[in-house]
Amino acid sequence: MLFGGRKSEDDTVVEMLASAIRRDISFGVLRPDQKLKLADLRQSYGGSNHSMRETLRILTSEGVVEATNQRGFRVTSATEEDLRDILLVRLEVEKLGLKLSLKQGDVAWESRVVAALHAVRRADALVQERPDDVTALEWDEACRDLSMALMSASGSPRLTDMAAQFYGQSRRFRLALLREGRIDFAARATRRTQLQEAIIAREEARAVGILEDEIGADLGA
Amino acid sequence: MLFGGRKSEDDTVVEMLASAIRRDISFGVLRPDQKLKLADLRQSYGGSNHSMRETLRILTSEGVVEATNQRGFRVTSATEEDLRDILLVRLEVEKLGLKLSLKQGDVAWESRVVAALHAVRRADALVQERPDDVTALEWDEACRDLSMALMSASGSPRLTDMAAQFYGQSRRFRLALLREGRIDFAARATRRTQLQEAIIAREEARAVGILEDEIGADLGA
DNA sequence: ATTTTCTATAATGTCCAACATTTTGCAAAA
DNA sequence: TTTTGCAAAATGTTGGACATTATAGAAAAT
Repeated sequence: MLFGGRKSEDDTVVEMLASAIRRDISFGVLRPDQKLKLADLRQSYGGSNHSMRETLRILTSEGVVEATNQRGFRVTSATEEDLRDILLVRLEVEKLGLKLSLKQGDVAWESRVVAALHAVRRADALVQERPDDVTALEWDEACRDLSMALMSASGSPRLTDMAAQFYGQSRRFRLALLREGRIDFAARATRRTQLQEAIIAREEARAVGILEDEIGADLGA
Repeated sequence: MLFGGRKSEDDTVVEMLASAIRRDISFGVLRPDQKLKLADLRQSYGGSNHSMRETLRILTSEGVVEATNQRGFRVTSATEEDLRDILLVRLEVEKLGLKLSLKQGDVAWESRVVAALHAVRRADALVQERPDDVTALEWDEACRDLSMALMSASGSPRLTDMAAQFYGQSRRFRLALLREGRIDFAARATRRTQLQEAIIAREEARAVGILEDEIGADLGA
């Protein structure tokens, strides 16, 4: 294998390949609808036929790659319509998760949310002052962690998995917005403040409303 | 390859293996939490190392098999808690899909639903009069088609995919209920009649209520 | 009894080869 | 010029042999 990631974090070759390709799809190095020829991929990322196919199967199950019988793999398309669909589902899933967490979450949950909000604050600041690929990924990761934290007291592992999956599918679009300078950081800061209040006060309607705004902002409209 | 399915329907070897193993998991031949050793599986179902791993990856993405790094695959566990979680998500997804379909569906959609309801009626009758594995699968398939038909005007491919996935995860439990004679066919018949009325009248609250009962029945409580 | 070490088993990864399908390029026909 | 059909090339799919690495359970040592 040649490059793409550290063997220490990514246990197996397949995982290393998966995170490298996943990242390149996130950043648009591998473009939507692009055909993923096994030979080319092996050339770029290394790995055997076997490993690469397994890698693509994994990415297929994450929804960022699509497989067609006898016709190989391609990067999942990324149209305006796709974005709408992804965000529709993401919103519904995260809304439900948040509602369940609000009902069942204890102080530890609140703490996790507050911590995640803080991390997002820092990531927002960092990505504005030094915008490169590394900080962009860290920023996105912080946002993801917040979404996950909000659902973490839902008690539904499958709902949480789904949220993670659809967040992953929206990543490409989010990073594109960031790159194009179309993120409203002021609005994000406001929502964070309000979300923290709403959660600690357990005001479901208000918290859900903010979540709607937050995910709606990913539409970039 | 030895046996398990027809090459004509299942395009590739991997798909043939997948449907054979999927079916055996559905019927409990491969039991929850059972370790799936590649060598054993190849012995039983045929296929090469490569094909079998790819098959298991596919089943993993469907949620009926789980993979652990360096420790291979096992049949997804099937506890009471798993069932609750699956049905929670299934209900929410199908509810949303039904609501969207009710808003956007045209006459063609209504026709599909009516057709699917009819097919379920026939399947219910058949499985009661001649209960074997074949009719059981046909019955389950008819129920699945109805769920899919209800969502088919939602306009959200990802929501539909999710519904299909979670339906697949609940199949084992549904077939177990059927085997144990714990399906209330009279109640099902009533719900079908009411559902058809509610849908044609576009009464959302009533239709959603029936869906809740229908999926709730899968709890077997 | 607990911990450590060793070993058999199984998973993971690579290479190579054969075969099937799809796509492509080119020529012939309309 | 466009369309159609066919052959060649590219690509995907499957299989098998084998090397490497990790895990789990047995055996040994404390």
